[in-house]
Amino acid sequence: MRGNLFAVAVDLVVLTVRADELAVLLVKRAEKPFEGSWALPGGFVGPREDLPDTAARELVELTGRQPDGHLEQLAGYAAPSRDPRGRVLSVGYLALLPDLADPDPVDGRVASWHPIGEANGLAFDHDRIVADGVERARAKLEYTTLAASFCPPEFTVSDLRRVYEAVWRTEIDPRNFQRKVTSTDGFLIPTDTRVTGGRGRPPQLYRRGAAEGLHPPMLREPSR
Amino acid sequence: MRGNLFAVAVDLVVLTVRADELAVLLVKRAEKPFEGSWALPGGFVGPREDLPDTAARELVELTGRQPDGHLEQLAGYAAPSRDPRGRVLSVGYLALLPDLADPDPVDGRVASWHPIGEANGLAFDHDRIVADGVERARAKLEYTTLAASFCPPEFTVSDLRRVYEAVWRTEIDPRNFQRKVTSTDGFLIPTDTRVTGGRGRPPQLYRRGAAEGLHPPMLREPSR
DNA sequence: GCAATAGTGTCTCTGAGACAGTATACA
DNA sequence: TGTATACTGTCTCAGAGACACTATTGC
Repeated sequence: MRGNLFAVAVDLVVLTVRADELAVLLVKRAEKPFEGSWALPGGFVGPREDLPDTAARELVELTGRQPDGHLEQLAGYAAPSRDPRGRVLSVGYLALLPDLADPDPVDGRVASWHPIGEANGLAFDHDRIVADGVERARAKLEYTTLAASFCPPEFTVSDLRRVYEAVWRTEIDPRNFQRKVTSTDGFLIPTDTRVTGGRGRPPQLYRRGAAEGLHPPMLREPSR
Repeated sequence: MRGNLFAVAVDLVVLTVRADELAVLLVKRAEKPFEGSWALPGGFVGPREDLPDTAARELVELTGRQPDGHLEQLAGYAAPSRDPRGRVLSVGYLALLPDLADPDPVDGRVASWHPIGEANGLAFDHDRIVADGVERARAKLEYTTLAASFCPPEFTVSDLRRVYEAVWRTEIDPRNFQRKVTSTDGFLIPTDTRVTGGRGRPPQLYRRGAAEGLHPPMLREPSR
């Protein structure tokens, strides 16, 4: 078999919405190269692992528990000079999670959330991978129900709307949004509960429905 | 640097529309494993190549000329058992081309077009990669102008409609389709020419415009 | 003339966006 | 009481789909 050999890693773009901003989980590198720089969490693919296995394992190590969010592959990155140690192909994975506390350090690695506007100057080509992940997330909110992956198991329509507003950096009319999402079959399942202690009328709590696609889609920009 | 090593290949899902059917370009394998099976054209990533370089090089070798179509990355595939010779990570690339003649054999490899309905039982995990490519193409026709990549430099509205009908396996009303695509800014640029020798009224010829996105999108399934 | 394809006009229905108005909490 | 948030109703406009009609060719 011809072809030279690569080390293969999986790098995770873990996104959440905190304080009405899209945020990405980064680790500080303790070794060369890029010592001291922020980088995407990631690791090499094990001898008997497939890519999704590695991604899921990394995510569990990072968050300390089986996450309820969404995980999908982004793309492969293999520029010859992307890692000074040699040829490394990295497969980016995109994870969408509800807002968690800052994760505990694992193996001495400290991970913390950074608003995507401040996630620049990362190690390797990770700026690019983050940008691809953010763009994928923005696009998928349009035609899927993935926004709910950013929410805890039970959430209000306003919670969901704030996810869209944070990811797209837009303002959405709460009344039209309410009508749209509650009238889309399979998007939201109402529970019997309402949230008390808030400021105004107590909102209804919903769970994720089974629908994955949005027909018709929810558009970021008006059609004209 | 930890991690075991992989050979890295690029496999091409080259699609076109022939005889009103979506077709994929396949090569017959002359060596083990999967000797005699149909497979996606592909090859290993060179020492100084990035993934898009390898994909473009393979496409030029395959078609014998610089193609005017579209080329984008699909995904990485790295199941431990996908290649009996050892660990091989393959990065799928999707190419959309106008209908060409059957390509000449290159390096003794014979490549030929197969309607996607008959492209089963391929070598390795290539069935899966083809399915991913077809689904990507189907989805992208909805919200981009990529359908024109399946057409020659100059084409009619009917040519373009037959692309949509072949890729989606649907029927589209020619009159509504005409209004939709000709009224979308930047999709089609009219030329001065008309096609003669056809059956009915001679159609206008168009070139691809600069627009890449379709707003609003063209939906496969009606909204309700 | 007829059949076939290209292209326009027009109607209806659905859904998005704007926004008035009602419901129900806390201060 | 006022203010904040949740939710409903209604209007208008744009675009999709259905389809009648005109235009221009080959036979």
